[in-house]
Amino acid sequence: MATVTPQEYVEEVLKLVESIPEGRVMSYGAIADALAERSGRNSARQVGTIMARHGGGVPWHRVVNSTGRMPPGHEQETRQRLLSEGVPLRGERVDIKRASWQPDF
DNA sequence: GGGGTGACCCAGT
DNA sequence: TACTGGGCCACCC
Repeated sequence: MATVTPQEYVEEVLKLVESIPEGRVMSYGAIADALAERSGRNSARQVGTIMARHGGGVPWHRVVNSTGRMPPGHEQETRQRLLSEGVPLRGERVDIKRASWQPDF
């Protein structure tokens, strides 16, 4: 089992978020799931916390929850950025079905 | 050590 | 579509 340190897990999360292509998004759960193999962890909630605390240096606006809703307090900013990147939106939320992306190993 | 909190998720109603 | 309840797990008193 991989068993990475908390710091390394943060690194992995941020790295993965950076790899999300323009015009696409990933949910917190998808990120947790994608990293589960190499990290030994799998908690969408923890990914959310990591983004809130350490997401400043990555395209965090490409990360939304599974219903396509955006983080509280950043809805406007997020919506703007996604719109200018060509991410499909349905009203005030992301069309997660069309925009979801996930890394291929 | 114990309890509250949160940029979550899913199934059920 | 909205709300509820249970599960989840690191962080902060």
